[in-house]
Amino acid sequence: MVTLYDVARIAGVSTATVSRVVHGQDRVRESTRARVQEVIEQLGYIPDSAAQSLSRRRKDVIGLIYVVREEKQNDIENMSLLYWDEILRGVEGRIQDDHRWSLLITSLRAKDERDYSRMLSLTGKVDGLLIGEGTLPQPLLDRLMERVPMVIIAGNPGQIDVVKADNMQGGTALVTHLIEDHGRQRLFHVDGPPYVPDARERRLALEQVVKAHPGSALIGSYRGNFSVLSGEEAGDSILVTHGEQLPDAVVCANDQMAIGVLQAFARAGVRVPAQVAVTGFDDIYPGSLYEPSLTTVHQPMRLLGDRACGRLLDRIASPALRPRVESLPTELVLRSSCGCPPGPESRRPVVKQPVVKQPVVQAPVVKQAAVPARNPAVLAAGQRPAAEG
Amino acid sequence: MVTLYDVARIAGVSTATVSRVVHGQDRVRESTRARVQEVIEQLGYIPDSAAQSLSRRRKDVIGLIYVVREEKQNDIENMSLLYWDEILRGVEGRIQDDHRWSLLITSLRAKDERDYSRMLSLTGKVDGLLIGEGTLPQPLLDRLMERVPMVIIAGNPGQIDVVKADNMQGGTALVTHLIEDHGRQRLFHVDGPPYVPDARERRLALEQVVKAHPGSALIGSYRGNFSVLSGEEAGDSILVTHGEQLPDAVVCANDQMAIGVLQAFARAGVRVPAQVAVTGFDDIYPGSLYEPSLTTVHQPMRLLGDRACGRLLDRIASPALRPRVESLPTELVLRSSCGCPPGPESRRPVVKQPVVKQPVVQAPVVKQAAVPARNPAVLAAGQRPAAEG
DNA sequence: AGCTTTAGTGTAAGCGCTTAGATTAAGGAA
DNA sequence: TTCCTTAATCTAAGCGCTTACACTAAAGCT
Repeated sequence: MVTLYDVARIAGVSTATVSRVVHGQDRVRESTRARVQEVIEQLGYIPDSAAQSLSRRRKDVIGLIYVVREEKQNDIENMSLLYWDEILRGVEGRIQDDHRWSLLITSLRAKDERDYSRMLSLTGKVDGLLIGEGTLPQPLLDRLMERVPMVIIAGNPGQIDVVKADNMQGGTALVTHLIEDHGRQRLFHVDGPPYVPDARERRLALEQVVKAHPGSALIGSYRGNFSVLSGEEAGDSILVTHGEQLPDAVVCANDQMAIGVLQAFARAGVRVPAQVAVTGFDDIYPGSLYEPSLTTVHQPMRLLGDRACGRLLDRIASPALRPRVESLPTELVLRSSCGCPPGPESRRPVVKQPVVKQPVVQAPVVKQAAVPARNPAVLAAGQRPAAEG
Repeated sequence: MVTLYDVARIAGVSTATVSRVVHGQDRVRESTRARVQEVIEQLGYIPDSAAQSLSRRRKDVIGLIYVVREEKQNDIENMSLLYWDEILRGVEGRIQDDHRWSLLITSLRAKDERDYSRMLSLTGKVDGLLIGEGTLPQPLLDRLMERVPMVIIAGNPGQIDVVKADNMQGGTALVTHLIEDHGRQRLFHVDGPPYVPDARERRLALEQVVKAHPGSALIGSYRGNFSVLSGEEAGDSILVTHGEQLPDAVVCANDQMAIGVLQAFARAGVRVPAQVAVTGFDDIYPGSLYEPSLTTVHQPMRLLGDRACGRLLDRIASPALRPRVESLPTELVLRSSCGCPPGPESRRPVVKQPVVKQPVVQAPVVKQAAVPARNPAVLAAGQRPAAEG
């Protein structure tokens, strides 16, 4: 292994000089630089990152941790990972820009206590941590936080940086569309796990819109776990409990469950959207392929990764930054499962401002949850869904 | 930051003792161990990985590099990444098992020379490298190889470890099925980029089977680049050049292009499989969702990642290992785009032995390319495709 | 000429850990 | 008691780099 000392010796300079040449910012006489550079190339010298890290007390590595809820064998279950793959890509893209950093990734089985010590020791390998979903227990988060800067993706606001999608806005727009444009009044909700912040916010949006529309009602709900399978179970259960009079629409907390519902309904011969509308959330890729194609709310997943990473980098640079929540705008994606006519899909941004940032206050996101002014102009003329029912 | 010295001082022992307690294998008196352990916990001491790496000359990190061919805006283009996501998951799973390791990932824009120096410097951060696709120029590979152990995923056999899918077997089984079971004789090939080993092998398989079946013929081919878009172009071009008499089947080198072809055909009102069969390769998830669902060859992508990683770990442990090629079995996935009846899909393993390993010899994979004995018994009775045409 | 800058370079002290080898303690054997 | 073994622990030399500080030489001022 070629070390800095070898280079210094052969080039006839001190290690300090070689180090300066390698980093290129200190002043070194041009002739010296050239000579050293030549030796470096000739020897193929590459600095050892461990030694560098130790010496500069910085590792130039950020860690990405995401929690996989269950390890299903089911092929289709892989879809739940689509979400993380996209976020990963966003993070990665950001890292590339600032190319001295690298990215360490680790997935965690949910609730596996043994993994917690892995996380703690990860802390010794990185300068900052990006954590997917605020699903980890608070004490663990606290312990992590006192060691390295961290940013949470899609988690609960608190004394910590969070980057998330604006579930309230998206959910509000979606349900409003269902009620106002399609006249779907009797809604059934397929919920996510109780401890997942995204799920909570989406349900809240649904409830608020229903409350704001006299005549509409939430006629039931089913608690799923974000998997396709649990969506199928939800679908089956709806058929049992509301078989003789189906809901007007089934609003699911994510796309996977919506797909499950769609499958259950298809098996039972229930026609979507004619008999019942079905909607998802997230806009994972396969949703557009289904028949009927899935109406959903687009989460800017890549952007989520990009922003979270950017924020983390900022925070590593200046640890004193006050924690804040960054809510990224979502888009309503109208396809056919809600009753919109098939054809080129239409997308409506549901937030006007490019990005909403809010300082942390004890009461979280709710304050910005007012029903947004609807903006029908964004729909291309031919696409304007006719009111039904 | 709490260091080993702090622990040693407070526990009243030497750093050596603390180190032994942390690593738990040397003999330390039970009472001492307990005392030290207590201090460690109380102080929340976590070893600094940089210092550890420097001292033991091992980083316990492996790097995964994959090359993304182009950065398309196209949503659908994300599909090309599905492949790497799966491999990543396999690698990750393997890493988890052996949990002292962590995984550094880096994507590379193809042919961006500047990225090459990034790769070289990555070399200073890891103990071993997993490289996706043998798309990198040989001189670069050589330089990398002389620094760290590495394993190539889906690359060309050479003086280096390679883990790949058995394209010959899978391709052979697929084309044989088309010709023998469906009587599709006039085949059109949609090829991948010339420098991609997987594409080369798949074409070779096609050519060999055609040669082995008098009456069948390769009536044309189109060179795509593995993207959906290039598949569409291929489809359009087929309509132009073979519009009045379509091929019996279009055999595509991967699923994305097959989907592109399907889309082009759908636009033109060409019915698949009635007028022409279309097949893919890889078995990426969305293929099963299309109408008609895509007949393809399943690559065990996760397993690919798992095995490659395992091999790398072995090689890091014993660098003297002779390089070898590991070819993983593929499965023929019969869905409806080839003419098989719709319904629960059928899968046939196309290799008998669980895993074929072969030492490197100058002439690569070809030697095992004999057409495998077909095994109709694997098909469920009701699924047995009737010969057509 | 003598003094102060400034540019360029070198010296050497860490960074936090591991580990070979030295040292000490504790038994056992003679 | 003395010597030898073995177990437990300590000392200190690295690992390869960065960087504060020291130093020298040359140039610019009075």
